[in-house]
Amino acid sequence: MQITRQADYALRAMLYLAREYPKKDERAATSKIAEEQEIPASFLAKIISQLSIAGLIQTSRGAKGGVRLARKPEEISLLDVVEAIDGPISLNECVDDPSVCSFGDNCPIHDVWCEAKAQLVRKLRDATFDKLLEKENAKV
Amino acid sequence: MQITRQADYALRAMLYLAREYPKKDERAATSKIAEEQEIPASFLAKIISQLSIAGLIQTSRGAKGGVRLARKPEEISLLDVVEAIDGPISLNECVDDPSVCSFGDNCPIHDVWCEAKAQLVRKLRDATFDKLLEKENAKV
DNA sequence: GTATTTTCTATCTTTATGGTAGAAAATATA
DNA sequence: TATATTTTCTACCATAAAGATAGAAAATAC
Repeated sequence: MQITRQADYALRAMLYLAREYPKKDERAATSKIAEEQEIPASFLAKIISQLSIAGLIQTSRGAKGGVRLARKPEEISLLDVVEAIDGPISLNECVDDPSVCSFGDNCPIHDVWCEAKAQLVRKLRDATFDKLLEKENAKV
Repeated sequence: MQITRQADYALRAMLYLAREYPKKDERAATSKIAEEQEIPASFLAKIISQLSIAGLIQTSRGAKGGVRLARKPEEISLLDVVEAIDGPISLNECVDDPSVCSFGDNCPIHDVWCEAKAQLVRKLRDATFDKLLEKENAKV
């Protein structure tokens, strides 16, 4: 049970953009992000596109174009990014769609998955990019 | 991010066997488990085999053969079953194998995944089958 | 208007999942 | 002991998703 490589790459890219966020008027080139964050350059294009559709970043083409965060780092969490790429974190099919399982509310396992999901989601929602940058700076 | 169907089926099968556990000398037939728990019968064979290798159940062939838990319900948790089928719950590659990521300890995201994993593992380890049966009985 | 820099999208390969059917093994019973 | 029965076990296949790439499309600077 893991997030996809795409989601991991997306997180790296977003972390990079969060660092660059103070430089208000600049946009980062995809190629630059790929190099710095060790992401296959041609693979990052697809990920950038998805993040853009999800409204997490703004993109612009052409010379001087590039990518930047669509909103402040404190308004973006790990959950936002992971769900934008991998879809909802359900842990088990029945959590997000109880109709797939005929046992429904009688199943004691169902409850555990629901609690586990809630707990995980809380953790990831709490991890906003401003907090991550703070931690990073504290380490150095 | 979900467990596989196999893992879900394995949980259902184990829940059934936990209910049957008091009948000390009987063994449940795979076909019976499949029918009761709504699992594709021929698919369950593969899952039973994996659970047996993992030491969670005892199997015996032939007439009067079948399957039963290898130890008490209170000594088996959801974590045991899920990991036996799907492998370790790592949430992200870097959690169980930090060498795959060159950023290592400098990465603030890594820490979040480690905490999230620990939290999830704790939850699943705490959910033993005797507790699940208790809950089930309380509902009826 | 053209060249350059960038995002975007259609396509391919590989891997894993979900599922099946038939072989092999073991026991009860005649 | 032979045979029929009941079961586990294993090799196989089809489908879908993931990972990755190269070339098309778009926008801007000059």
